[in-house]
Amino acid sequence: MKLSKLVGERIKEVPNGAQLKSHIYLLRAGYIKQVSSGIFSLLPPAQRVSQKIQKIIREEMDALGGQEVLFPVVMPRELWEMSGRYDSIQEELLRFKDRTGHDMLLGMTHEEAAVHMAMNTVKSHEQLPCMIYQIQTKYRDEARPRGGLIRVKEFTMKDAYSFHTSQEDLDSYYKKVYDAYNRIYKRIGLKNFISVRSDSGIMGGKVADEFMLVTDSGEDRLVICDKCGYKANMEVADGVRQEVESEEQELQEVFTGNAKTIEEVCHFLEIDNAHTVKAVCYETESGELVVAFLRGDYDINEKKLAKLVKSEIKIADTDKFGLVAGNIGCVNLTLPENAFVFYDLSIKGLNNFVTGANKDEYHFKNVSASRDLQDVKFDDIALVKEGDHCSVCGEKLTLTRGIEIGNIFQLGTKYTKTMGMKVSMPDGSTMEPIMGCYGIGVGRAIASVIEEKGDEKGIVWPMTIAPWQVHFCPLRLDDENVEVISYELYKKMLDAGIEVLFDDRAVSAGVKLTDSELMGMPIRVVVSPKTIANGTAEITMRESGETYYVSFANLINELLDLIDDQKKQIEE
RNA sequence: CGAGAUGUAGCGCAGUUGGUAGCGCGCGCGGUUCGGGACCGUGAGGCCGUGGGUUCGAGUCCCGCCAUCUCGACCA
Repeated sequence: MKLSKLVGERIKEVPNGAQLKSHIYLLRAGYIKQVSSGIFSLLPPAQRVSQKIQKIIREEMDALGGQEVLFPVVMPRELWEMSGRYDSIQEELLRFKDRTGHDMLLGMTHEEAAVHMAMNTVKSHEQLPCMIYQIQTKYRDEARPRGGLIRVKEFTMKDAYSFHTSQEDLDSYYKKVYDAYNRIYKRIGLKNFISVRSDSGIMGGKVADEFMLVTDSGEDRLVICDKCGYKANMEVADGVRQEVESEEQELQEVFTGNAKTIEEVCHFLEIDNAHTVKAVCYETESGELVVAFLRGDYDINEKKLAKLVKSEIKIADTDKFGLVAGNIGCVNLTLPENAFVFYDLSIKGLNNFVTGANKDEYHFKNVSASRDLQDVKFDDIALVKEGDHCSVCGEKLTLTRGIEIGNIFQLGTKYTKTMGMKVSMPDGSTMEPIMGCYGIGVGRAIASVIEEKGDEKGIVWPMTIAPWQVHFCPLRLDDENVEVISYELYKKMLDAGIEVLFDDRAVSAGVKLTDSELMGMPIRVVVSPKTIANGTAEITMRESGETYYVSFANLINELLDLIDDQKKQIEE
């Protein structure tokens, strides 16, 4: 490819609003162009990267026995009503009417379409296990896209769905997919990625793992134990609370005036927030009150609470339930019937804490859990915080951040049951197959590689997914020797099957060299009057910066070796 | 969806108390340079986001709307 003809431009300034490294470089190096919030076009180099990543994904999915299919982007309302998701999903699902007035939607995930394809097609246990997958555009009407390709509305995704006749079969297949995912990320050149236990959300099912690129710019919070290897998304992470020691004292009611929040009460009584117990109030979908108590230095984990309540929850209007906002406490609390009360493990064994007196302007002091909260069950409803210990091995936990680059779920029978998919079994009975589903966002993978490997000069592509393997920069193309030799070398590279980006522009050396670094090809080849005088070409490795000279006669073989070595190094 | 900010040339930005629209980069042409974003000359390129209002006159002041970005909520 000749750079003079390549669609897209390299720009010097950091585009307005771009903050993430990957976003900045993708824009500056001419890989993407924004069309609307969260909607991008991929320019030729980015499309080449995307296709290389897709090829790796296909190889791994095919190796698992996966069969590539294509589901529709647009689906009718009825299909999603079968699973119940037409109603349970809110604005993120983009709905519209076709010309006949029929309700349609844009696919944001394809469980329904997968079951639709498999039901009455896959009919016997003899056809199982089977896995179908596609690589296709998804649309999710995100409330807030951000970070270039990291969080978008429209994106290319590989999604796979497997069907099984037993949990054991799903378990073993799930493990194989898990291993394949590790290989995929490794092959696209990522190193700093991990898998964490995660929440299965409304996908249903129990077991779920997320693959995360560990980076400070990530939007997910992760909890990691460096000793035993425990890794979990903050949403589901367990931790052992930090203990607060204190001798039991006599219960008192104290005036606290207008002090309502934990900060205000702590300031008023001159105590630490670890010596308080706060209440957080929610309402279930059916309107029942949920009161959660936890120590003042911990925050509520709404996902854990929702799981205990077995309902979606939203912040409650305390007045509606006759509660005194700011003075709600776990002693002498009168609640409506049907109300749920939960106590976090951080309160267990806690002495001498302050909690609301359930009347305006008063709090209780010196409350003791063992004395004043008898017959109370303690649950895990708090977010892990810095300094907590691992619930598996007791080591101090590390909190970090990550970008979700893939996820795998055990779906169970949620979709096969609701949609009525059945297969016949050896004994003549029928069963609803157990499903697994497995996703990878391609665009996010592109951005993740840049996040991990990009340096102060620009993108650094791994050889396996670089849009071109070699960036060829002849300097002084106006020099007749350089021109003749450069075009000769270019042709030889093409003939040898090397993917080469040829900078045939009549621009200064500085422009060519900085552009090559910004665009990130793994190998740069420079020829100039200087190197030609020695009969050599200069090779520079983008990642290491290593530079050396090779004779023209050896250049092609040297490049082929380098390409091969680098691929092998990544894929091992 | 809550909070904050920004919309002026392809990109980055300036535009004073309201008085006919500017700079840098990029792009075209001519020339001199040329191994780390060269220089000179010369061109092209704007419904100042949008609708209304105030005014003799609005990029500038007022109101509405739209778009985009950032933080948060949400994120199947």
